[in-house]
Amino acid sequence: MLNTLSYGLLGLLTSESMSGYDLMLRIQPFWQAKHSQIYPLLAKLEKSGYVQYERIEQRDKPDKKVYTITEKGRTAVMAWLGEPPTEATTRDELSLKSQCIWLADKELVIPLFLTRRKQLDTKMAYYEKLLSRISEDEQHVHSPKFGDYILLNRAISVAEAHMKWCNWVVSMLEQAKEQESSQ
Amino acid sequence: MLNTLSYGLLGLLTSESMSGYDLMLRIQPFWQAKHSQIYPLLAKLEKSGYVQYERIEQRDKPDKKVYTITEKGRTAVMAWLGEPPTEATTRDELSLKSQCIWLADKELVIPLFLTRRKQLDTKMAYYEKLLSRISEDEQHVHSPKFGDYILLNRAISVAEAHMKWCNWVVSMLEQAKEQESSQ
DNA sequence: TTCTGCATGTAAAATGTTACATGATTGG
DNA sequence: CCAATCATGTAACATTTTACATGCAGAA
Repeated sequence: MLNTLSYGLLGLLTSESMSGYDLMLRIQPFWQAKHSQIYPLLAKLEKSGYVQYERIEQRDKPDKKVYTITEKGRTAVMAWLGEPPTEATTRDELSLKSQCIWLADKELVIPLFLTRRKQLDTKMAYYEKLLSRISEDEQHVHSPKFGDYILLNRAISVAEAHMKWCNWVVSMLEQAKEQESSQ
Repeated sequence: MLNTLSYGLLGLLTSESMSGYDLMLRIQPFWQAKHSQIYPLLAKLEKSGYVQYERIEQRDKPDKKVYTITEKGRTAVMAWLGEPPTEATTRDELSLKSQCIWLADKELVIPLFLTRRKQLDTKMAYYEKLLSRISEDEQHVHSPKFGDYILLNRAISVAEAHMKWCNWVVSMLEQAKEQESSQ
């Protein structure tokens, strides 16, 4: 039994062989993991026979190891895929900060939500960019891009919900600020 | 400098003194942490003077330690609150599984999204229940319940977005399944 | 009578982050 | 010239999870 990140990496390799660096970039939006976690994991997966790699020499760029999933790897992914998904976990500092905004100056807390709005803007632009790269004939169930297609759609609509919420909170805080200053 | 969870616990203690057990229950929906992480952290916070505790003996129930934030704790929370929030991180096994549904049987993958739907149903019911406990006059910016009020609203609308997405994906998968069986 | 909730704690293992380490190329 | 991108790796540290440990009361 492997850990979730390992299965995630194997899952990505089912559609395309790629380097650890590429895997890092592709898994980032859906599972935050640094290269320092991914490289040792790939080495372990290689030793256990879930993947193989080929060293590719490049001009102008450093050499890379291109990983390919093995039959054993594919079997393992399929077994994992059949099991029910565990619940998602989210860790958001802003939610902890929200718990104590009631006793702080509105001037201090409004910027928190403005910062978050900017973060969401950046993310959404990134998601939209990735989504625009998926052509219409790649948007069907049997396309290897189908996963990206549905996940980017989810990411965008969830980000929109967060954005609306930020605006709602900011409007409440600004109303309170006005009332404070008029007294 | 403390870690995020520590600030979160202190933040909750700004509105009300409570036990480690209560803190665990109250922080769970927004920051997943087990008691085995919280108890040692509270002990550390107590040693460093951010909180104090009083042992309360109870009939029918085990004794408990009721923690109260100190002036030092309150100062620390306020300093932390002023800093911009770091970005939220989400880890969802279903998003990794989504990446490789293209090569699996639809029969195998549809249940993944049905399971997720059930998980969302349970969560939403829980959020609604908590939200219903917040009276209208506790829904304003200066109420200690304001944090809960806005966070529960966010949790519900985000869960709704996830639910819609699940339905969308399921409908696509079922359409594909029908086409498969008609061939 | 067995399970759940209340209530606290420790120890070990797994997972994740930050920092150290190297080095070429391209764009601003 | 400085920063970013590509590309891989290790070591130390911090965080989180799982398992071990106890024990009473009330509900099913």
